[in-house]
Amino acid sequence: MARMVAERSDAIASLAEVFREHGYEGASLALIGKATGLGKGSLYHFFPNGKEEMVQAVLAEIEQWFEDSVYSPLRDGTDADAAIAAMLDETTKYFRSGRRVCLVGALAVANTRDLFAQAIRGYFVAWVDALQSALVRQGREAEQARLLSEDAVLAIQGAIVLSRALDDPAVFQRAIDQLRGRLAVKGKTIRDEGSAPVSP
Amino acid sequence: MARMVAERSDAIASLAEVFREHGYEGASLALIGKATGLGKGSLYHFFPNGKEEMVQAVLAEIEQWFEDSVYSPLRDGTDADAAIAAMLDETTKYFRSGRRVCLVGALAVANTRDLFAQAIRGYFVAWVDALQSALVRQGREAEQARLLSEDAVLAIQGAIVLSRALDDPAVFQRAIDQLRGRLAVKGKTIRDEGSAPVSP
DNA sequence: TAATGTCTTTACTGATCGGTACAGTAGCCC
DNA sequence: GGGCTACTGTACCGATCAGTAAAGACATTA
Repeated sequence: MARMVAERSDAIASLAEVFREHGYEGASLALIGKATGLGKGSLYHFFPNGKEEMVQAVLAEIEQWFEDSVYSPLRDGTDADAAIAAMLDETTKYFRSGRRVCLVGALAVANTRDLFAQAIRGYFVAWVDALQSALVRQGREAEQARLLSEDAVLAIQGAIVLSRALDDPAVFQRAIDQLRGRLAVKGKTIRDEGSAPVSP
Repeated sequence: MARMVAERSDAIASLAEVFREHGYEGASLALIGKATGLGKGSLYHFFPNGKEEMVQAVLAEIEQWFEDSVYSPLRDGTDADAAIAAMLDETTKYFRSGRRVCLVGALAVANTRDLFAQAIRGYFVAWVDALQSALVRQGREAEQARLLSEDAVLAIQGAIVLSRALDDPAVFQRAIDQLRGRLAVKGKTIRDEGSAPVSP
């Protein structure tokens, strides 16, 4: 019985899910084996450095997905406003309205942070930079765009935490809607409770 | 050799720190013993139900601290604006500008969430409710105050995540400053990049 | 068909896990 | 002084941990 999972990459989606659900320490090789359908032998064949390499592979795939689906449109999209709206939509889908944890964020607050510091940092730096770029293309000043971008990324992470804590996806939705207003082009599309940036 | 730590409560601060630093699963009894200076015998004498009871005790103490230092002033303070400013100051100190993790938030995104669901939920519900109360006393409409309150609590959690991910306490500070503007009384103290609620 | 390289299974290691049992020891009350 | 209770250290439990080793099974190539 061999070659049931031909590609190492086939396992990465399952790995991501099991690490999201159980964390780095909580995801035992037994759980990982069950989730991927792979025995220890196969796991160590594909990932000779064990769990650490598995997480690094998962983080690389996550980064790639965000690069393609979120960062790249934010940086290069002709319509900055549309790219920002798409970011919020994709993010909502990806995190399942807060029901799904952000693995990168979860690793950042865990004691394993140092092990994956570079990947964690890279993920967030790229996100903030890409969003800032879109905000600048909207016509905002660079410094203000940076603050707003940081604020938006941070709000998404906080929304995941709070909506899980309250077990209420509506909290996540409201946070995204709030962002939709705050990230809209200056002076237009201001929602009644929204907060438009005020130019000096 | 007995009675070296007279009170069970003496251990709780150490317990809180070790759970913050290593998480629920990561905090082994060996680590806990080292952190508290207590052997397994003493630990199980004070907390017969093991780690779970230790965490519950820590959560209860955290809730109490926030109740006294943050929620109660927000609910009952004569000067709502001052209570909000105090909340931001106390929060910054407590979380050490993002260098210290929020245990409740960390548990909320871990797989152990269900074990402590009630305590986690209680912590955040109380926070949002208390802040909303202060915002209403500022003269805001209830619904709007609720949204803004949720948004602020969520931003603090997100600020911890992002500032740890980027290993930069300034990120946390900026987020708190941003909140200082957004939570100020309508129409005054609006910072240039801030976002004041717009009354209908 | 034979050899090769790629996977997979199985059995195993030593360490550590959370938790228990229990014999003690120190302080307190009488 | 003699119990009594409160606490502590140690030895131990079975389970599980991450990781290793090696032989077997299959597909591909020759």
